[in-house]
Amino acid sequence: MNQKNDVCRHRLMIARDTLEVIQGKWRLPIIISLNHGNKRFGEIQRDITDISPKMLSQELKALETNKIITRTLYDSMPVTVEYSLTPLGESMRKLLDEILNWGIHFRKEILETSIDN
Amino acid sequence: MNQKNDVCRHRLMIARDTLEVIQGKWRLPIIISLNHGNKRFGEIQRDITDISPKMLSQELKALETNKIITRTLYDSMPVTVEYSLTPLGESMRKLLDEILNWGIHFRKEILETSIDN
DNA sequence: TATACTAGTTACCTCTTAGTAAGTAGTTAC
DNA sequence: GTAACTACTTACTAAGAGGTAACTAGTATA
Repeated sequence: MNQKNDVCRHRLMIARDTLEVIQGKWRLPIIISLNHGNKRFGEIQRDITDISPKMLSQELKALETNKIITRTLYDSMPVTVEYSLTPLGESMRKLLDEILNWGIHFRKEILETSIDN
Repeated sequence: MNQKNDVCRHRLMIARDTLEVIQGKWRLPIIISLNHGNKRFGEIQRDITDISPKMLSQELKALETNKIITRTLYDSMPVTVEYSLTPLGESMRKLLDEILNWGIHFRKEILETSIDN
């Protein structure tokens, strides 16, 4: 039974790497938004309606240091900034799909089993 | 461009359902641990070495109310309690796999690209 | 009688996360 | 000159997530 347990503990360690990147209220929403195309600061804000500029700015920086997204400044007037997924960010697509798939499944299950509400 | 944006916003709403269930430091680790077989309180604690009994108890309750896990009490001596995944909890297997897959990919990328450290 | 096992609970404290509101800077249009 | 657009930043505050340590309860063993 010790070998089985080592496999479990190893997986728990790997999961922590992923969790450190996606943990928090806003990181996955930002990644999902950018998964639908490169976007400017204001466009992301309009997708995620209840995020404040402070949190968006802060989380974009965190995702940039984790090499998930890239910031590109365009010298237009007024200045525009475009955010896009890096290849590493794009490699999360399957993970995002599973989050969405399970979310749909979860909602269906919850609605089916609860006659109340 | 409005249709594309509506799809994006809809996905963001679905993602929130999933995030509400898995958000936090300990929920996914607990689910991963139980994905490797039914376990007792103490066994989960031994898998996730740095979780405190308070947090484990608290998060197990949250997962139970979300119908992800089940608590079964055995009237042995001393009393033992077994936690197991519900069908809904088991339906997260694909999602867990993607979290692990991406964690492995992320670690490989980080080690490859950073010559420092 | 004291220790150990099971599975937790409780009180208190700290630290991080997130929210609010206002301000900044550069350019353009009225 | 004033408002509006871009993309933020800053300071202050509130909430809650999580950590620590000690305690509970029931049974069994030395």
